[in-house]
Amino acid sequence: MTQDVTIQDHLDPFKEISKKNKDKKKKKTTFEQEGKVAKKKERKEKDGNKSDADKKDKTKSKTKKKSESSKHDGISSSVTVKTEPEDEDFVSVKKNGAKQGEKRARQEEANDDPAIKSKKKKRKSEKDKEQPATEESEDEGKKRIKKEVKDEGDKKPKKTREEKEAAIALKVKKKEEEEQARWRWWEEEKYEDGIKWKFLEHKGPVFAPPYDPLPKDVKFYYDGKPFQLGLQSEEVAKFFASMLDHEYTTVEIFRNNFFVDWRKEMTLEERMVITDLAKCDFTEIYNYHKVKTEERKNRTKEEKLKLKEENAKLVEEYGFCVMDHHRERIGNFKIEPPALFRGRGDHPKQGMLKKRILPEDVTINCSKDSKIPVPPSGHQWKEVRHDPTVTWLASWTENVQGMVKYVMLNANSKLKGEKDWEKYEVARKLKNHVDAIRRTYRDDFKSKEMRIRQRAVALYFIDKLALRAGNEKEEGETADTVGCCSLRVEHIKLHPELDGETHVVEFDFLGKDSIRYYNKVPVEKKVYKNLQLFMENKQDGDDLFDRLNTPMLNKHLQSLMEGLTAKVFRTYNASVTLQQQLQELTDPEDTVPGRILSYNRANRAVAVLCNHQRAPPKTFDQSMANLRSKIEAKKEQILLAKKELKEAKKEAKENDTEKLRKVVESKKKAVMRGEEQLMKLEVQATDREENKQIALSTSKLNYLDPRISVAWCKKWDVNLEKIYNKTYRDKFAWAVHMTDTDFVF
DNA sequence: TACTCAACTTAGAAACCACGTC
DNA sequence: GACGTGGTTTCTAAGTTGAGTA
Repeated sequence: MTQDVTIQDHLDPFKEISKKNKDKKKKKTTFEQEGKVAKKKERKEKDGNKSDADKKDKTKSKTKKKSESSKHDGISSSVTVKTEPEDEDFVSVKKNGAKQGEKRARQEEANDDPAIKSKKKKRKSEKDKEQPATEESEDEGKKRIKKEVKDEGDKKPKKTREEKEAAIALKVKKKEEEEQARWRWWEEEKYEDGIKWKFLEHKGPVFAPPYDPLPKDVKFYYDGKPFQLGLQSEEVAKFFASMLDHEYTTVEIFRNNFFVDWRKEMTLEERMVITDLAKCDFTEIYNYHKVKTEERKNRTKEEKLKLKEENAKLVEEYGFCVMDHHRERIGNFKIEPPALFRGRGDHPKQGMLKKRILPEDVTINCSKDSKIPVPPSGHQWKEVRHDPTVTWLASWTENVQGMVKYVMLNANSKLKGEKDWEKYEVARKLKNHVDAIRRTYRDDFKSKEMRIRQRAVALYFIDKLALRAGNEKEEGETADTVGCCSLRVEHIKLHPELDGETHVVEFDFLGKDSIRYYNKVPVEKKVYKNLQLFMENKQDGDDLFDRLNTPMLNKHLQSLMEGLTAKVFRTYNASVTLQQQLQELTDPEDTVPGRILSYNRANRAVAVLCNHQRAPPKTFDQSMANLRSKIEAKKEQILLAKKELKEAKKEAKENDTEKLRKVVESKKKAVMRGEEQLMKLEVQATDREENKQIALSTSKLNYLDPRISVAWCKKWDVNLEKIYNKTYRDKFAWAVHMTDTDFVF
């Protein structure tokens, strides 16, 4: 329950300064703010001009995503709600993130980890075999044995020992070859500043295949009558038709944008006829698309193999480049095909036509002395450049947002790896400065200058909550999302007291990719007071930090530590959290699977801290339903076991023999076991529910210093493959090779 | 100093694929 | 062999940052 607590001004020394400063600052404020305030006014006016209905619509569509993600807010310790009981130091948030649901963690990580999962399954089936009588009813037992016998008969002929050994040897050989071919760039000297390569040769990007027209019998209908579209407009119609089962095509902005752009592709005659999207019937095109998708899925083994080979050939030819005598994999050598733009959240440009890119749109970057890529016949490149200060191989400008797109190297390349290593080194360096930086911004909470106070509070949030910097965005060009510096008054609520905590800030905003950030955080009193001050005389749509932007913040950070920017705090706090959690959770007595569980729990703590979410899996509801029916079955089983226990007790009372006493004991155990299993299932259900929206991979790939993981694996004798799949091992090869057990972030 | 743009990293969704179960 | 499930890979949108320019 929220209580209104009046803060006694006379007891608050901060208020004194604030009062004094406020008057002084007011004049300055008007001056300094002019630019930003003007913008805000514009926004307000815009908002003001909008009708209430418009506003409602906007809120509705904005909250649509919110309501989806908050469906589970009712569940205690929902993952989207991060609480922090104490504000003593900066560890608390991270600790809390990790400790959310101590009980659930082991179980839940087991759900995440395939190795553990299969082991669990294995353990379970072994257990089942050992104790069928206690685990299942007589009937079930019979069925199971019958099935096992049948399965035994159905089993395919097993591989011989020799075959198995040969397969393993082949795998080992392949691994060794790969290892030998690996460019150990981390053992070489770095190039002078700014130079990325000395020699670069590649074959240019692969273009999207030409449009494959619809068969004659697949018709588009307008106003109930078949209408023959020209190739150009048919292609765009097909983009829309093949998305009919996607939510996008029900969204008004998407439909409108599509229709406007589609009409641009039409002939005059087509444009004269097709004037209303609601009268367009794409069903036949949609069905045709579905059939084609099915056909693709149902290809024979031979067809699949042939395609695989063709693809491998393409990768072999275009998927690699030669950089300084080494063959490096290209990350995205295929040019993005034409499509309808799928902006995320309430993106004002969703549905617009992303046009086909031709060689004439593409700039090539390579060495002067390399074999210059040959454009497809009849075409030419927009430009051929030889710029060794950039990492891209080709680039083009897309038409929807006017942004430059690049062809770049794969994450396992030298260029990416070196940058990654550097990133973690900067974050490690922050470790030595962070105490002083925290002291500085705490001092700045009391600064006479408003802009310094705002900077201090923003930095406090970036450090404590791992918020993104939050650049300013052009209104109407992208979805309305914010980061720290761009927070608006409407995004926070101040609670003097909430759920037994004082000075609580409730955050609720859409961050990158329109992912909702919702968190209730108790903050230091000075932060709270400052926020009150920042919000004074402002309206919902006004900037919370009206005298701060990201360049200003980063400039300040540079003065505190070379190379320091806002995003370094995210890397730093994520890696520190992982290290702390591993230290806390790893039990020397644990088995290897137990240790892996600890690792995954630590990883999860970081994902929660960084607010890495995902859309619930499509099969989520079904798998939850299955789990729930398992729970129901277990409950019934317990009831039955209890009934049997009661009867056994009665019988033993009437006729007290050793045999009957044993029966009672075994029935008791059965009840207890059943209850334990039920509890586990229930915990598992809660876990799955809460894990529904958590994405672990993003932090693993981008925020956690891989050396922490490698060192941990080596120290605790855990196979690295249990933590990192091949992609990760390749990307972090530098860390794998240079890290020993004693590495400390 | 504000603004724009290029270059890069970070991000989730979707497609793909391998494996287990029925 | 069909199907479901979940991990991996691919795709591309959406951020951050720094440099150049007016």
